[in-house]
Amino acid sequence: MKSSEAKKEFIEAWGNLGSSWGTNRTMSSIHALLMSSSSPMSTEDIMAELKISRGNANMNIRALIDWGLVRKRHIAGERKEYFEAGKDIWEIAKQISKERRKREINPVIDILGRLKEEEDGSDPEFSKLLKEMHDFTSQMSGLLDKFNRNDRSWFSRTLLKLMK
Amino acid sequence: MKSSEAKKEFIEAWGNLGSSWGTNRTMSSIHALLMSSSSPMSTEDIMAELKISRGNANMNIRALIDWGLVRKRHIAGERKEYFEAGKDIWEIAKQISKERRKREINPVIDILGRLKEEEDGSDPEFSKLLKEMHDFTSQMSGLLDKFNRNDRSWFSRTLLKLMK
DNA sequence: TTAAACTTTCATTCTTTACTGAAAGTTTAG
DNA sequence: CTAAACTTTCAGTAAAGAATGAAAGTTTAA
Repeated sequence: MKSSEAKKEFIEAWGNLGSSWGTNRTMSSIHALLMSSSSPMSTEDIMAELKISRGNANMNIRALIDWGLVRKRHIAGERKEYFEAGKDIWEIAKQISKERRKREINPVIDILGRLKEEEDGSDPEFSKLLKEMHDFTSQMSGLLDKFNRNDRSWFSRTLLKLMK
Repeated sequence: MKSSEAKKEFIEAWGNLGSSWGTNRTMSSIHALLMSSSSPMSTEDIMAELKISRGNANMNIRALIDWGLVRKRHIAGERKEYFEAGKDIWEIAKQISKERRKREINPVIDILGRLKEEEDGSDPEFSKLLKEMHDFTSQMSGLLDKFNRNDRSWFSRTLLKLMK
């Protein structure tokens, strides 16, 4: 199979994962496209490759920049903006986990914490559930944070420790 | 705040998390409702509490059963079916991670593996990306699997090891 | 066996989310 | 300055996803 075909499939698979995982399909497709491209691409390039409109391309490129997954690249002598995705899978994973934690997980933890404080305890079973949920999600969030603050070699060592 | 109010907020928060995380809002809301209920509930109870239609309630209850998060309970002398959610946060997390791994992560890993095998290597940078992605996602999936096969105390010990 | 009680299905409708493309805005070369 | 090159916005539209409710199906008590 040619690389170019493999790239198409990769883009599709990554797009599917995005759409079944809460971030939209086009955003993930553009990300996959940029990851698999050997050089930075312009908005026009992306539009042509994925057959999407200018507005759609622009919005999702912005979103990717906002998520810290893509950055602008100015190319000497060119007026157009070019975009490039980081290719270090470790950095990508860190970035995604960081953003999702910030955007979706932490708000829920905050609500659980508040409810735990404020509710009157008239249903002890429910109080217990709230406490357990809050403790568990906080712990998980902490774990992700740890993961974010460390580097790849820490992670490898940790994996080793875990697996035995 | 009364427990009943806290439950409402809990249901809403859990529903939001579901909808921003790829599984639909109603399914997560029903799950939260059942988790916070001190006794099993019938379809009618759920319809009334969440103000949803019979069809919607039925479909999402089925889905929760399919995910292994809810089970039927027959109540002596009653003809109606009642439903109950497990309340052990550890079991819930295991179940969710197990299902998502099966439904969404493993298929992507399979595609990455296949592409890695089949592509012709004409773009070495892309081959490297594929390999790294496949290795990384496999490793993560393995970690989740480990998490699934072990019990709570293993997890606590692991957390301790990690945090130091 | 049958009719009431209950559950499931699914075509239709509604809601949400994503996409388009033209117009407005911005930057830069000359 | 100003016009060409490029980027951003956003109202309108399209597509996807979720919900409804009535009808069909199933179970059970008597």
